[in-house]
Amino acid sequence: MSTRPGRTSAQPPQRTDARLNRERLLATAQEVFAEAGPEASLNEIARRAGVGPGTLYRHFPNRSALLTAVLRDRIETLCETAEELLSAESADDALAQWLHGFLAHARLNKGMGGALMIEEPAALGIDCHQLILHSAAALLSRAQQQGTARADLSADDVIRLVVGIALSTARTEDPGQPDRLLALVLDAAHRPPQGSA
Amino acid sequence: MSTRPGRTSAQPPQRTDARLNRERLLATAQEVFAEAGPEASLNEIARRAGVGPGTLYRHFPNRSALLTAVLRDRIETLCETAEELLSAESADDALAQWLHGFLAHARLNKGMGGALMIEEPAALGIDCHQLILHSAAALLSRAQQQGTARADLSADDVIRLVVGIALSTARTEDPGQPDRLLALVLDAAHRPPQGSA
DNA sequence: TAGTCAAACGGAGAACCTCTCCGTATCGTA
DNA sequence: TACGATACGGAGAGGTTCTCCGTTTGACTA
Repeated sequence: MSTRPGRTSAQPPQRTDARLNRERLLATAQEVFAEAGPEASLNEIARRAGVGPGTLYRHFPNRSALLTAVLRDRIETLCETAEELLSAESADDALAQWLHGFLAHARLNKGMGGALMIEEPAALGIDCHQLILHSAAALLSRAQQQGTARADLSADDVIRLVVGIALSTARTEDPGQPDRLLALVLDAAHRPPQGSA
Repeated sequence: MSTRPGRTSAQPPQRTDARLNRERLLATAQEVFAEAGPEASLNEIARRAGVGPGTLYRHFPNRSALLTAVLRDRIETLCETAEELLSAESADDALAQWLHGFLAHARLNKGMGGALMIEEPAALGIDCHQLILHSAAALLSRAQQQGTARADLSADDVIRLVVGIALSTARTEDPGQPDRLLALVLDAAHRPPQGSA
């Protein structure tokens, strides 16, 4: 009780040097991840941000936390888009459009987003993971209610297919391949579970 | 000239200790990869095989080479299966059956096969990669000729979709998910590229 | 059987990595 | 200005990959 002066939040107000270092680390991490992919050296990020490794690790206890923080803005934007798309006329188009956006996100920085989605479901990434699953579920179930998406399909299935495309095309030389594969998957999602030929 | 006694192959006959060490390394690697996944420590493999790290690295210059060697048998078997399936009655069933086998392969040891397929296309993996692409292409084009698989589909697309499923479900808790997702993809592959709703 | 030597071994170690610990410096406040 | 909590940063522990090179050994030859 009575730990902080008068903020609505629980934490005591962060020191300004800490806040600045955090911002610098985030900006640098975004750069370095973009250059070297999600396996980039965290030491290198600290060095380029002009702080010691200890500082980086206090702000972000592990790689996953840093990746999550770097991607959080983008993920939140993505999920806001989902909210808007929920009032679109065609639930089908809405789902397709959102999944294209999600694929682009998951492909960012050599599959960094996709990797995070799979690697550490129990770590810091969990809230982002849930956020995305929630958006996908909302869009999918609306399409299912409208009858344009097959009923035997879960949001987790759809997300995994798209993440899979992101991962397996991370190093492709064919720039059109990811969207082409997504179109194929969407095609399958539209059709009723056909019995025979 | 006159380096080797009388073998048909080009290389001088390997020394028996070298051959034994190579076999021990392969067997140990298989075990350790199965336990710890494709990121397992190569030092640990050398130690458990009872050889120094230098010996491991002379036989297998990098992780990819070792993974490839471990998987080579299985890949060759897979491709032989493809040959047999080429004379099956239904090209469609043949493709489906082979892809199920390939998915199982790619999921081996926490996505080790899939990872190799994507990670190092230019390294040692290249022949295996080509081998698999070749098998997939043969099965696919036969299904396309029979008219049961859509024509606007490349073997590379199909392989990437399946590898994607393997990678993104490497840590899934739902044991039925991989095959379920493959069934979905196969469904899409069967249908003609439908125009609209 | 003894001698020879290329081939193979193996381990020390260089260069990296992640992550921790703790003495020191700094911020914000009284 | 003085003080205490907060944050910094770098040394270093313990891991990794991979190389180098002196030593050993298998296989051939005389």
